[in-house]
Amino acid sequence: MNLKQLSEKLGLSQTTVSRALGGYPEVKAATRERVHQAALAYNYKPSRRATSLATGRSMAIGHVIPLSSNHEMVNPVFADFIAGASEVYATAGYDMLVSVVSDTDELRTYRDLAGKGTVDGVIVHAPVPQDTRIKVLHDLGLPFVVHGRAEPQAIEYSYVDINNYGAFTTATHMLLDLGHERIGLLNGTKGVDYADQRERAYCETLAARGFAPAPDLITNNEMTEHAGYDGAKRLLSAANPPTAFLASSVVIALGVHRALAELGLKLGPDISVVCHD
Amino acid sequence: MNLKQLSEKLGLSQTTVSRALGGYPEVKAATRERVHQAALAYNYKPSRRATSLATGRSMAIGHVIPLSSNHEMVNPVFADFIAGASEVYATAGYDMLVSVVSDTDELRTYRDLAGKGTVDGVIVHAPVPQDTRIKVLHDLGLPFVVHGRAEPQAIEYSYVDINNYGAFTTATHMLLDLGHERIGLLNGTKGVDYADQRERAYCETLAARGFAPAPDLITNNEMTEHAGYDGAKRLLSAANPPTAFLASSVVIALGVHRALAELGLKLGPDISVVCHD
DNA sequence: GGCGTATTTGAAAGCGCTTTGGCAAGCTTT
DNA sequence: AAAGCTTGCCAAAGCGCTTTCAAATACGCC
Repeated sequence: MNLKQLSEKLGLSQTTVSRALGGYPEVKAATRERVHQAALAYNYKPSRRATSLATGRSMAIGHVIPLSSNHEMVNPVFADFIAGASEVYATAGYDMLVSVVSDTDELRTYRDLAGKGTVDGVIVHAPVPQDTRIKVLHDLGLPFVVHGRAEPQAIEYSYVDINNYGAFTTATHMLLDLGHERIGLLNGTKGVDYADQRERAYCETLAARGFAPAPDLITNNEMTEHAGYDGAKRLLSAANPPTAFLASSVVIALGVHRALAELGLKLGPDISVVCHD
Repeated sequence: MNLKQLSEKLGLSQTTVSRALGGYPEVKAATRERVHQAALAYNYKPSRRATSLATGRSMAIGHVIPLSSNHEMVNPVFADFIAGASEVYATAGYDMLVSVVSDTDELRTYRDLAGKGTVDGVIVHAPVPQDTRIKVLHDLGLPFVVHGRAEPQAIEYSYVDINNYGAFTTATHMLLDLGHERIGLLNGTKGVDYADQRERAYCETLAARGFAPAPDLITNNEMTEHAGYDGAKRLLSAANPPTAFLASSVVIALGVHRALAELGLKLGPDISVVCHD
């Protein structure tokens, strides 16, 4: 059933039916109601293909996920983000287009999406400092929002991010309040914005409370279970080990957990762990 | 740049340009070449919106992911499946539409996709036995492929699945060959096709080799680390514990690993673990 | 009663592509 | 040399909507 057929059934013009369904005001309430009933009865749904062409909007948001950030995809936080985005899109009538690509193909994918007009905008995932994608997208005129931050950038851009600095300031304070003086920070890769923010929060909070941050208590690594295990084990086996850990993700904390078990330490009595996600 | 503009630049009709780019034979080789060059030079890409409307195909495949299978999304295998699908789609000129929905919304989503014609077909994820989605999709006339199996079904359907029976037959043989006589099977939820296939393979192989399958050596649970941990710990603490495990997924095996560490058992010398994924 | 103003509805022109149905020129065939 | 094929190109219709512009009807007021 298409618009023409529906309008013929109703004895109305396509214009009126389209307007009634689109919620435009210049339709008599009774007519609108009649149209809605008929649409429901015949299960009429405007063709997305036609609507897109006519309006020039594709009603879809693209998520281009570089393969290099593969562990991203199995990251629970990432999964939640995708699920949440999908839900929001759905209620707004948008679709979610995802494209996981090898890093070399990423820019080409953006060019394609922009050229073909498959999406109205994209979300930039796993940004790195000075991310070059920003400029490309800006030049392409493809609207985008960065999930995270990509500082520094010559171009202004929109982003959505959590308050990394705030969270780690709070967490550090909390451990200090519990009496811990040697706190290990199991962080993500250096140079990535969120990791840097977190380290800054950690160091500045320690300093503010009169403790000198010990560089040997900080590890930088990928956000994997293994990294957490390694980092915790290394710090705990060193001289003057930490009494608490600040883990940058739940997967890292899992590694810590394993390390503790192996070293015969009890989580809680022997050592405190605060984990962010 | 659209088709009309490009054809004017070239002094050709839209028809010819479209055909040249589409690879149709009734275009002189020289002309085709000229068109391709120009398309490249002006960075012309046919609008997906217009092409879709004209051809009646949307060039997109939908992946509807029920929220209930949320752990699916963080499942590495699932992530790999999505990544692989995306890659294949890309090379075939298709887009991947994903929509993660609450279970109650799933059927409505299918109806929407079919009605609006946003996708040309869908992949059914996380099928359950007698999955009702099959019939709905069939009735909607929306082409679909099931990732896994949904037996029994009145309707014939296409699916893509791994050889669960074969894999677990091989694995069981392997452990028996190593001399293990008591093998624990840490399996997925009972009733789900792959889990049933695996259990059948395990039992039948044991029987074929002259061992009576012990029901107390089989656990059925979700595919989580915790389930693996629980299952392994329970089986190992029982009288006459298994000397080997067959884990239905890598996450389950992680739990086994943790249980072993906690019980002071060494993976390899003390106990064998074969893990499927 | 007639005029101005709202209120409703419609006809038709796009949106940017594909594809059908011709048409003209160049080649064969008889 | 006439008739029939190919070959290479084009004009125009159509995909199913939205939206502009215009028209018809209803209403309020002097």
